[in-house]
Amino acid sequence: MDSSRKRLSASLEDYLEAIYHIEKRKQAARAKDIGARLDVKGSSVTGALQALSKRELINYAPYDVITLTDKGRALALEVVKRHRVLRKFFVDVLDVDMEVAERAACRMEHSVPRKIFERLIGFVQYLTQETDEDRKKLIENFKSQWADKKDSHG
Amino acid sequence: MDSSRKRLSASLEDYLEAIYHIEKRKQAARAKDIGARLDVKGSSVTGALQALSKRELINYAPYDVITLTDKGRALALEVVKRHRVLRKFFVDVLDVDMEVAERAACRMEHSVPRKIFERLIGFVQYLTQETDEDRKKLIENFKSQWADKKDSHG
DNA sequence: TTATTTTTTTAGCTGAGCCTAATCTTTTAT
DNA sequence: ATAAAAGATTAGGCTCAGCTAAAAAAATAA
Repeated sequence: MDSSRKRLSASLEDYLEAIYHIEKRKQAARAKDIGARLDVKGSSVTGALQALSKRELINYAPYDVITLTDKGRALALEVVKRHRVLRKFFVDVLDVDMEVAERAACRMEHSVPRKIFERLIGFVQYLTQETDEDRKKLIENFKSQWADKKDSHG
Repeated sequence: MDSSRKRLSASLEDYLEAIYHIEKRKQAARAKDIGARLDVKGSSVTGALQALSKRELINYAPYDVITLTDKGRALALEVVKRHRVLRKFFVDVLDVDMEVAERAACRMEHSVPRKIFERLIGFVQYLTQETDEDRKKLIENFKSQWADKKDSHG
C-alpha cells in the first residue's frame, strides 16, 4: 500500500493549499513564501515538502522551485473548494465578517466529511440564488432578527 | 500563566466530552469506560486524565473514580453544545442521516470558533421553528430539490 | 570574480498522543 | 484469607509537526 492512498493530515492540507494559491499568483512556489503564508519556519516547510513529494503531490527537488503535480492539484482543489464553500456559508448565510469567516473556514475545512460537504454546497447554492425573493427575504429576516437579539442582551 | 488558560486540544476535548456523558449515566467515570468509548487503550486514558487533572478539569487520583470539576463541567458543556448544534444542523437542515451527522459533528466540533458557533445556533433555531410555515416549506423544498439532483446524476 | 547576503536544507530537540509490555492495585471468587 | 482476574499505571517506543542552530547552495553586490 503506497502512502498516497491515506488521508492527508490537516497540516499537509494547509501546505498544499498554500502552494496552490502561491502557484496561481506566480507560476511556482518557493519555500519562504510558503513559510510566510503559514507562519512556520523554513525548516518546517522543507519537512512538509518532502512529505508531499513522497506522496507525489508536488514536484520537488532540493533548492528548486515547487509546483503541484496533477494529483496534487486535484487534491488541492478539493481543499480550496471546501474552504470556499464554508466561507460562503459563513458570509452569505450566517452573515459573519469576511475576516472571521476566512479564519473559521481555514480551521474547519479539514474536518468536513464529503457527504456533509456536498449537502452544504447544495444548501448554500439553494439559499443564495439571487432570483428567489422568498429566500432572500428569509436571509434578511434572519439577519435582522439576529441584530435584534444582539442588541437586547449583548 | 497557568496551563488552564490555553485552548484544549481536540483530543483532550474528546476525553472531556466522554467523561461528561459517562458521568451523566453512572455518577462517575472509570478509565476503562472512557477507553471503550473513545476506542483507545487504557494507558492512553491515564495520560489524558493526568493532563486534564493538571488543568483542574477533573477530580482525579490514581485508581480512584473520575468526576468533572465545575470548571471541567462548564468546558465539557461547551463541547457538548457545539456537538449538538452541529448535529442538529446536519440532520434538520441539511437532511443528513443521523449516523453521518453524528460522526461529522464529532470530527468538526473542535474547530468551530465561538462567533460562528453562536450564529449557527441562531440560524438553526430560526430555521427550524415549528410555527413558521415558510421556513418549513423552504427546508422541504431544499430536500426535494436535493433528491431530484441526486436522481438525475447520481 | 569574489565576497556577502539570502534561501534552503540537515541534524537534532521538544511535546502531543497514541501504542505495547510490564508492573502495580483493587476487586472478585474460592 | 488468599489466589486469580480485572483494572490502572508506569516505562519506553513510535509518528507527526513544530522549533533552533549550523551547514550548504544560490543569488546578489562589489
